Amino acid sequence: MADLLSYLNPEQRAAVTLPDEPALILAGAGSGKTRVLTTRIAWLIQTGRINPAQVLAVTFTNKAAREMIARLSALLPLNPRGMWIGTFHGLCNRLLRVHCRAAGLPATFQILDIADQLSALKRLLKGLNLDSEKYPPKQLQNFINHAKEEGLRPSKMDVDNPFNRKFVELYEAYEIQCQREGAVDFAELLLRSYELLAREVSLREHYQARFQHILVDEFQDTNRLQYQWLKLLAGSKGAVFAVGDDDQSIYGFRGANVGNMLDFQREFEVRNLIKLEQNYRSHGHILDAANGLIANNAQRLGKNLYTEAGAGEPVRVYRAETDTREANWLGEEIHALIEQGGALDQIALLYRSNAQSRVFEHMLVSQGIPYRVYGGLRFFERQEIKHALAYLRLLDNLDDDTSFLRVVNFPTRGIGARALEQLNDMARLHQCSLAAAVTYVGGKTGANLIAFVQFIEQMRHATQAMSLPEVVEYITQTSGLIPHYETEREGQDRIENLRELVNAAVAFVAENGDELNTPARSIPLAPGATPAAQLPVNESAQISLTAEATDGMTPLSAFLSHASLEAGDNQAQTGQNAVQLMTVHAAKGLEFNAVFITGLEEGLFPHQNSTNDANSLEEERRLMYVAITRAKKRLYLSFAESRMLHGQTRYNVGSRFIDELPTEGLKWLTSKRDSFAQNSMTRSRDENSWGRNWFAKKSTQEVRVAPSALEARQRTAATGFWIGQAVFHTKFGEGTVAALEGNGAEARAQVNFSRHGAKWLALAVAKLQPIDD
DNA sequence: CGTATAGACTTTTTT
DNA sequence: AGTCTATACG
Repeated sequence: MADLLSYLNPEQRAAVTLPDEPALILAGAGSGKTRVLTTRIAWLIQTGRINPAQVLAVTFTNKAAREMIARLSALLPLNPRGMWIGTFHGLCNRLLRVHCRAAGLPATFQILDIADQLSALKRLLKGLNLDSEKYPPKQLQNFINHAKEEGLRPSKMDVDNPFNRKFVELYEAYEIQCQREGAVDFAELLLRSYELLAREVSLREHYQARFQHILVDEFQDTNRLQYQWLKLLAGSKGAVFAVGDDDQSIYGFRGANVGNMLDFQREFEVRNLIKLEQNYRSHGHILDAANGLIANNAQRLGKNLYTEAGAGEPVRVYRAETDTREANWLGEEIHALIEQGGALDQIALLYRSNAQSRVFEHMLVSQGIPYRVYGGLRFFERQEIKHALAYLRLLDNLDDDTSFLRVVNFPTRGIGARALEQLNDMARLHQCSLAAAVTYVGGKTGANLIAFVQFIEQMRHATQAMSLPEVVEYITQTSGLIPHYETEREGQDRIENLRELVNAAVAFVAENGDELNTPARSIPLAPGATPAAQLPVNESAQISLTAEATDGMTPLSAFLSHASLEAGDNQAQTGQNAVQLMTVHAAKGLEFNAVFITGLEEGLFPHQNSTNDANSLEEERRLMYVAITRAKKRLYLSFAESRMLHGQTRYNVGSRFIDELPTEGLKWLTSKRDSFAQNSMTRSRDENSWGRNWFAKKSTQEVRVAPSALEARQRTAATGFWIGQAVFHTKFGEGTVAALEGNGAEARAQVNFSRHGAKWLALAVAKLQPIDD
């Protein structure tokens, strides 16, 4: 036990060894938050206060959950799978799977991600013949998700104005549709399990008794419903150990409610409040900047970071005339850092919005600096993956209309819009799923539809005895997806991804194999046989003390849940030997030796939309605080006085956030000019179209300019190719390199082929031959 | 049914 | 500017 605590500072130790009562730990950036959380769990177990099965720990991301499990395994010789450690959604899914009947859900319920939800809503509107101009699906989606996050069902909602009433009606219709299809969206996972616990007294008491200790990570990011869920699960005696940092609350825009921290203190009568203020990450000047900035926020619980690492280097500030110059300066600075022996993956370029990455990418390519951009499409969000998953879902649950529609005609089977319209009518008429309605459609169309359902049935039978990876492999082939992509020009990448999906299944089975039943599926349900809505809701739930993450699920169901709940890693990892590019939001929780915070301009950061409202401005400031505290040794701030944005050159002044930093620790690399405080009103030029065009042309031309000898060498070192180079490909013939990205095994080049157009090629795979001329 | 073109949109995003 | 989406056309 002494070992466990010996690496902790007094505050951390105090937090870890708190009595069995509600506690709030205000953990500043870099103060050892995860260490405290994991050590607390280990300490509770090691001192015999609880056994592992009584632990419930909640995080927001799968990555955080994985990290917690990994660190716990290092501290304790036990299997952490028996513990309930996971994301809110993951744990709710687990709860609902175990108690699906009590929750009124079919065992094979499918999880809708935001894209699935949106298409379900579009389908709903279409079916009701409603104008999607008048009722924008996105708006409806927000409305529904908001309502659910407030714990509101349609019956409990205000219908004072006609517009609202329509939305409530649609919300209700959507619920009925989801229930019929056995579909559950993200917010529903939470609300459903909340209602389950609220309604089923014995179930609730069981879990309350079991989870004597509930630990919550990133508490400042919880929304109303998550807070209520915790409160319900904790009951009157539960010791909730909440760790968070109000200064790092940057997800208010998607429902996170910092107010939960105050509510928690009040409603749980928190007597144990501990602040972790010693920072183990950054040097002094960086922390001074962070502290000085965040002191400008009025709504804070109050906290001041300190370090014993010394003042370190000053914070460097750079003013550029244009965004291109800002980027070029970055390039020079990065080269200097590399020469000083800095690792590439320890350099981060941060920006407020994704659109800003373009200029940097352009520069990094032309300078031959390897880089990696985070954000964008993730693995399980790719269309080919979603198609494959849709087939898999149909094996599990033919009533899943979202999946049915997604693949009924992909690859094409002569089932067009008209056929689906008829099918839709029949389904509505008979109150059943699309798959169950195929027999009601007559003629050739009906025959096609029946053939599709039979095709799925056939695949279901064929895969009966297969292992999960075999099923996935079988489906990608037999469904026609891979053959289809083989004929498509750009299909090679997609086929690669489908193969990767098989690998993902292999990995999934390897990780969860012990808890999974084999074969991949149990007895299938006939289409439309048991409408979930008619299942008895009050059936007393079976309680399992050893419920695992995949308990009660077939490997296929578990894998599908996994795919929905974990879209694939998108956060930066070290060891990639490339400069890391990401938004400030994406950088939360990470740290780098050198950090560049770019685009620090009024209107960009803080963002235009946030400058008029005090609360949003404070959130922007917290965002800046998060950005600053990512840096360990060196921090750069930069801004550009003119910037291409949305096809227009915009002129900006430096961000007010620069003015809010203590001047002692700042080192201006340029003259200080045009700051927000000095003359925010005087600068407001407009650009005529002439200037714009000239500017735009110039910057596009730059890409194609032949590289200088020095630059060419750097590029060759990174990828072996340079932009503008003539190349030969055995299949596509002659072409010119138009762009390069990544490095090593991941390096890709965009080549304009004279006969086959532009293509992205992986350099490790495609055998490109340089042509000397 | 697939392709072409016009039109909308552009802060941040996990589950 | 650039990208994705809806719709019209062959």
